[in-house]
Amino acid sequence: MRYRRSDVIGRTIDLLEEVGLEGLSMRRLAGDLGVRPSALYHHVASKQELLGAVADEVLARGRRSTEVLGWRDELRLTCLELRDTMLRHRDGAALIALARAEGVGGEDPLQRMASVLAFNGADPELARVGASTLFHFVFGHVADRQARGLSSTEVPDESADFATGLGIVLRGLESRLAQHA
Amino acid sequence: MRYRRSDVIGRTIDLLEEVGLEGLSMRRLAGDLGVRPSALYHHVASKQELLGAVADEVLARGRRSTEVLGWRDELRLTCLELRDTMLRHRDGAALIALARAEGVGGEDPLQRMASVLAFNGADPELARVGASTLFHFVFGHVADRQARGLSSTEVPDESADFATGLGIVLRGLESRLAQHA
DNA sequence: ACCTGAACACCGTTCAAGT
DNA sequence: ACCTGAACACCGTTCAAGT
Repeated sequence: MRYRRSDVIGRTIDLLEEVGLEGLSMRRLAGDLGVRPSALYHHVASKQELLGAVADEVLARGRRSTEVLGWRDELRLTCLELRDTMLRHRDGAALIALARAEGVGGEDPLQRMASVLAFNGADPELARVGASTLFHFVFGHVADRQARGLSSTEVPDESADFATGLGIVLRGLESRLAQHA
Repeated sequence: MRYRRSDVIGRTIDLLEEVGLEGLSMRRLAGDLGVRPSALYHHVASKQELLGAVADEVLARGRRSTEVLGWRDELRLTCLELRDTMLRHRDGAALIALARAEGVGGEDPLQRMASVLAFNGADPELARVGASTLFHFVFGHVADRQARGLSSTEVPDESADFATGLGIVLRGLESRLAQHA
């Protein structure tokens, strides 16, 4: 069998579901593809670079079409989308953290949220920090959840807690936007 | 040389500073202590358990005396303390995430923040979720920062961004507390 | 272009045996 | 109680060589 880079990335996403980030090794991945470990280095520079590309792909798959709503709903939707994307994959939050170490992941939702804030009366500084604050809340929430119990099954109270927490941050942003208006 | 468990934990904290979480291996730690790798298993059950104990120790060292302030300043101080604790050690946020997977870390600041909220008119639900929201923001902020650039040197703008983000979350909480008052 | 074979310098962990 | 010695089943990565 002969593979392309996208095959390797795709198979890594599937393997991640089976064995998690900790169990994911280049040798295991190679075995899965029916290939020697060294062959992988024809497609990716290193394991780190591969995981960066995997995170990018995961983020791209989670991307939904932009809808035009009030700033509040638009930010809420972006955060829910980001949470869903991370939750959809085993160790999804840790994966995206790894990608950010690589300088490659998560810029897109951050940019979108900053734009929404800027279009709604936030000065550039508040837009940037507000978007970061939302991102950090979402990331922290999912990372903590996945670090602990079952990663895949949905705990219902958990979604309610997320919605409440998100509401708190949005309420704080509303107050700051009002000051600048 | 003969060691006790606390020696192993202490040396691990120092080694973490030198080589980071990625470079920290049981074999490297054993070599550092001048002992065979297998000797470590007399003191700890596994690497995972060791890292949990290390995170606990780090959290305990970062603990400051409780001051009696308004709820806002008390929460702010707890979050700043938590951030400082995580920032003080290389890969501190990731370390604490690992400990939480072990079910062992971070319960203390979470409890304190929930208590402060409960004493100030939050119902038990809001106290719990409010404390989690603050914790997730702090954790997400530091984890993201450490995953990227230089972990030890303080970037000044970074602290300002943290303070602003924290202010946004606290403002949202104030609004929720007012509703319940 | 994509792969194999073989090697290098590592891992965490177990377990019998020593003192 | 704390340690050594030896082993097991792994890692990521490189590099010459094959097709």
